[in-house]
Amino acid sequence: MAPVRELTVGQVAVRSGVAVSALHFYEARGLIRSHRTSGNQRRYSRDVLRRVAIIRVAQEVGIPLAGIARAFQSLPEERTPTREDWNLLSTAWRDELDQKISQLRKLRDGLTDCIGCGCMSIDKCPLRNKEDRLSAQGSGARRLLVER
Amino acid sequence: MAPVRELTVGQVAVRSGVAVSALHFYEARGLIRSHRTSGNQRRYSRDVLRRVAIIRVAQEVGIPLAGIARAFQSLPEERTPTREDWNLLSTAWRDELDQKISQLRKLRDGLTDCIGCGCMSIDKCPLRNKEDRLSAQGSGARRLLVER
DNA sequence: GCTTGACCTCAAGTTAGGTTGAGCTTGTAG
DNA sequence: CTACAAGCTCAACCTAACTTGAGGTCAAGC
Repeated sequence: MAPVRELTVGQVAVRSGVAVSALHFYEARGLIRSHRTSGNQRRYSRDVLRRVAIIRVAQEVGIPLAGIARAFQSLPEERTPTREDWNLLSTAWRDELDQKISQLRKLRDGLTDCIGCGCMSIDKCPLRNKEDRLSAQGSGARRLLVER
Repeated sequence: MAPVRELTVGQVAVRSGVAVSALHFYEARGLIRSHRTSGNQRRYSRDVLRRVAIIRVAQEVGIPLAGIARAFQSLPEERTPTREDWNLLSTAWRDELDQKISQLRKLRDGLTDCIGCGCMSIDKCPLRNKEDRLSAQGSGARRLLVER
């Protein structure tokens, strides 16, 4: 009773809600893997669905593909990830996610609350401080005053 | 004692931590405003710092510039925004931010918890369901099965 | 009064994350 | 056995969000 059939790229597209071209793209970026049939067509094991689901959610909250790929490197290459494997990935992201959650909360609440600072004194503003923390942690190529 | 001096683009760049070119860019996108000196140089009022701070934070959590611009349209054009003005903006975003916060929490916690679903039954997986909600709400140009 | 650094505009280039299209192959249903 | 939907590759195109560069102006110090 063929229990775990492999999926074609089209099936994965339908079930995951992303375009075939995007799946090709994710594969090129090393986010998902497939093997090929004798006729050179991709076949996916079912855990690809979970991977794709995680990719979409992570992207939605602002994690770039490169970051997702990095996180996925903690997953095993040649067997279906276990509970423990996903667990590891989760904890690898925990700090980053906690950070983002608190940013969001501050944006949601602080946007109102922060007004207390008058925002003429931007240096003491919680929003501003949050910003500092961000740039300090160096998420983007922030070049404030490079000498030239 | 010249209380509220206007800022040059360079000063805004240093104080806000974004490049001059980015400030030009935000201005072109209608996110910030300046007036010009007789010599055609930009001058900013201090509330631009708050705007830029909010732009950066909002971007960091995945809100595109166009969305920020839309939100900013609730702010008054020709006077410094008051507590009430910022308040409005905040509530305009509240739902979206609440959504994102819960997504993040599910990614952080669910990534571990969700394992219970075995994820072979992807349809019942909380992650997957979250995804469905997203695509249903139509955040991106998701075209699953357009007829062609 | 001239030099130097901060500004200005406008066009072109860059990275991320995909989509679209052409041209060719596979596999399945009648 | 043949049609035709689904796949494949590769190159080109697209939007967002900026940066870089060329070529020219403005203003503050010596």
